[in-house]
Amino acid sequence: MKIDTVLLGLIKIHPRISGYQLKTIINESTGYFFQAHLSQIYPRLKQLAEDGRLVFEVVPQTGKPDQKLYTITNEGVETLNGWLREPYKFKKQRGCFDDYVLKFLFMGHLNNEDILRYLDSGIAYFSEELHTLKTDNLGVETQFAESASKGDSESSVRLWRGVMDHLFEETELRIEWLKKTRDTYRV
Amino acid sequence: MKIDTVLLGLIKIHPRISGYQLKTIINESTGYFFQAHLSQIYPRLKQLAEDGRLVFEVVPQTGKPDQKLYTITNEGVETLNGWLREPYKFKKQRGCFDDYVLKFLFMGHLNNEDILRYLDSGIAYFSEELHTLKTDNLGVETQFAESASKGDSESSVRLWRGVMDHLFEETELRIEWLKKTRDTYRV
DNA sequence: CTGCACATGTAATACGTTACATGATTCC
DNA sequence: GGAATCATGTAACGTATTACATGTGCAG
Repeated sequence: MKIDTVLLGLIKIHPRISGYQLKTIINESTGYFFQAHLSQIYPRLKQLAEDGRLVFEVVPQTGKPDQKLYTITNEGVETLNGWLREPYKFKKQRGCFDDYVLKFLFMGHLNNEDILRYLDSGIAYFSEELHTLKTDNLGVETQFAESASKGDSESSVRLWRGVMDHLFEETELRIEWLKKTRDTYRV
Repeated sequence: MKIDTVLLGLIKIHPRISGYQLKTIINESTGYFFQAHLSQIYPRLKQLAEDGRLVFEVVPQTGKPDQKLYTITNEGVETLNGWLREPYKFKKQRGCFDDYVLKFLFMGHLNNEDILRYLDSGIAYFSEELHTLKTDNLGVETQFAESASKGDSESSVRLWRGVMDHLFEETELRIEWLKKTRDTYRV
């Protein structure tokens, strides 16, 4: 589950953290890639603690509920690393790159080989995808050709073409970035 | 609801279409931005027809369930246009740009002024966001500074910085594309 | 004196995914 | 013989969002 990975990953980086603080950090950092509500965070932290992947100290507060400061256990780190090391399952969807990058954000403590393997898988996948995307691009016209409402079709085709062209450029930029990043990890 | 907009939008472009065909088209075109399962599409089409936004003809088939070919009604077009014309509510999240572009894809039949207004709102928002993103960027170090696990911190900061730098470039590319597109619609 | 930040949580609802149900035809 | 495509749908499950519940302290 995505939320579990994010929670374990963030608690690994920020030990002794409360659910409330986690929410703030998620908003400010990870938030751009992933967001979660407190009503979702609290039950997950509880469960992860029950499963032995987190422990918490209770800090008494005045006028508000006691704080629970969570820290990751060795078991938790093992679970996290297991997730980080298993190959990313790419999907033919836009959000895929963001998820891929999100996972990457938590790899700080892994060794160079693991990171290189991860980056290489991304370069391979997105290069392939760019190729299929450019090939299948003819499909846009095919689709609109069958359409009965010809008037709309012309302007729609123009619009879709423009979007597609931007997708190519964005994908190219992403691949370049991955390659550049890989070079900085080269052994 | 997102799925309703996509269904109405696609049926407007492709009149007399079945749920099954819609699924195929969603996979091949919109699919990159938005995907839906048949189990989600069928009930929505049923509901949209009950609400008078769609009508359907039943085409008898042999050996398989009868086809239902849906077409959008005037009421449906009005609903769709209402959605398309109401200002896009930008969220401070990555997926936001994709949703924004998805909506743009269905604007083929709107007039230049509507499209220009939409593009301008995007240019304004993403330019502003790029600025805050670059400013808040200092936050990355602040966050890691408080961290107790110093060893991980260094490599994490390096990694996060790299990701942030890419985000800047990607956002810049997006703004450029929006501006370029706007120019082609300029009156 | 209204609203926000702090701090935890549960409950209800909406939405998305997987599995189930049926069955002919075609391609490997 | 098995998998994929066509064609519709329901049921169960998992995840995400909104609303509810409680209560202090501080700033505008």
